[in-house]
Amino acid sequence: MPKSTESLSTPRPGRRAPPPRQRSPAPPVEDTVAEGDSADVEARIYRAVFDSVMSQRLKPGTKLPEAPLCELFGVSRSVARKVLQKLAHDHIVQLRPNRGAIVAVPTREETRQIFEARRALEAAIVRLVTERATARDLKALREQLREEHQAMHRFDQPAWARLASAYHLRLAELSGNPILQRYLVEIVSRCSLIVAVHQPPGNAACEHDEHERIVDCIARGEAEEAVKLMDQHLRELEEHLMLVSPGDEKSLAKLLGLR
Amino acid sequence: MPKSTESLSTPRPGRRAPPPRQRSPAPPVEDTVAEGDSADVEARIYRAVFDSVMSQRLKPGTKLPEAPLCELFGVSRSVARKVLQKLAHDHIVQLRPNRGAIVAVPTREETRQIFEARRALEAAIVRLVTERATARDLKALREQLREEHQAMHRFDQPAWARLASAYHLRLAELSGNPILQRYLVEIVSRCSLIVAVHQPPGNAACEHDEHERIVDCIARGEAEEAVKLMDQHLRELEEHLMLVSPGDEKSLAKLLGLR
DNA sequence: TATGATTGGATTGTCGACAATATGGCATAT
DNA sequence: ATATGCCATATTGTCGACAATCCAATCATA
Repeated sequence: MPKSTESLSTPRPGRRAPPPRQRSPAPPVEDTVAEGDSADVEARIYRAVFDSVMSQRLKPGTKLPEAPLCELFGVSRSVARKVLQKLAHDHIVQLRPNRGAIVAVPTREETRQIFEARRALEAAIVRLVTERATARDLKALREQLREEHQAMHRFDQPAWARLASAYHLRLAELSGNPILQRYLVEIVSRCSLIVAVHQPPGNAACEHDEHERIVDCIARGEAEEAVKLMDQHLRELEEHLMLVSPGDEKSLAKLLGLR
Repeated sequence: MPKSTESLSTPRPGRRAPPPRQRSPAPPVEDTVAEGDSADVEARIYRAVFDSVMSQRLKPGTKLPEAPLCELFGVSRSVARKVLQKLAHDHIVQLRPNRGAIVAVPTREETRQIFEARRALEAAIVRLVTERATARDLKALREQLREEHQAMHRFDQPAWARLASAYHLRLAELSGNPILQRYLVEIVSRCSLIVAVHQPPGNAACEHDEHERIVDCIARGEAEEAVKLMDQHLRELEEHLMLVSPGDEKSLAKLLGLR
């Protein structure tokens, strides 16, 4: 065996890409799990972290060292760093100079700003969806809502959390505006981090059938009413989180007024 | 004088940072132009490109090879690439695999999306500003407007373009929401690229005193009226650009329906 | 025993070098 | 003379290695 070079991968080395570095020697054969190009690998790593955040598997503050990422995905530090940069730009992770990356931990003030921005974005999205969504779109949306309901009643909290976000993301998609959609994806992922912070007791916002009522308004073409409902919905969510909040951190640094 | 360390820059290689790589040997003394940390250099490069785009010095489609950037700022390709990644994330440059970076060239469809998103963002921003801006803020804003007017009447088009954008950016700042502000910065910079594309004949949107009228409404606390004016203002701007537009490109790729 | 400095290990930041790809020029054939 | 295929050059993508920094455990000292 080749010294210890990769021996320790991480969980299990299994040997993922020993020296498959050269591109010419083996074009047709795939070393292992690599089924796509390098760009695909980057996307895979990004999605892995992103999905883990959305599923609450990765908690805010969790360290994301480069070495483990490299071994997990069989890539070199260059690509791992590139992905971390992208995640940092999307405010999913926080890059601390010389101290590595951690999953971003939203502060109380950021929470306020995030929800404020979210209300503005979703209001615009709802208006666009009202004038653009087809009957077919709304039908698919309602089906998705059914799944959400089922997950809620089954107390399947992870699935519920994912589907509840999916509803908002689907609306953004139906808006037909990729830019607003991208902004909302960022915002929703940050909200996922927020609930992960303020939810130590495992309390999940109940969320009645507000999602359904909003769809109803959209279907009826009542844009402003839908906007109003969405605004209320988001305000309730924020308020709920703020109440449960452990009063932010007494990080001492803030108590002293510096930083 | 100390060798050629900074000689210069670009046009000629001359040898810029021979071995001034070590950090320890000279902590107090600065090799040359580097006055700050490495992060500052990255910010400098970013700002250089960003400002050039906002000032229409860099036209859409202009190639941004890594080597020139490296020599211009005396950095290695690593940091140049990092900055290009960031610029790409902000949609200011476009990164084409194996083909390098170019200043982004917005398509007609993107233009529509950008302005749609911009109207939504600025509406939200105007509402926030109306309820938060102090008299002092508005006074400073009006002074800035005066400069804008002067530049316009002097036919100083570069300065006028910069100040017109600055007005919108200042509003975003006054909204008190860094997230919305960041989004608007991105949008406005992309709008700058759009006007650079659609403005070969040197035609500048006249822009009456719409900016002033919006401030007036804000000062009077008439949020919805201000929103309405802003919306009109942006629609006029978009329409103006679309009219002047050279009918997009007949890029052949699109004529064939692919891509 | 507690406080402070010091040193060793681990992690990150940066660079140079090599491989792969794209671009432009040149020769050749029709 | 134009078009097609090939080759040389330039540029980008990726990796490995070194230096700098940070973190934690150890040790000295009051």
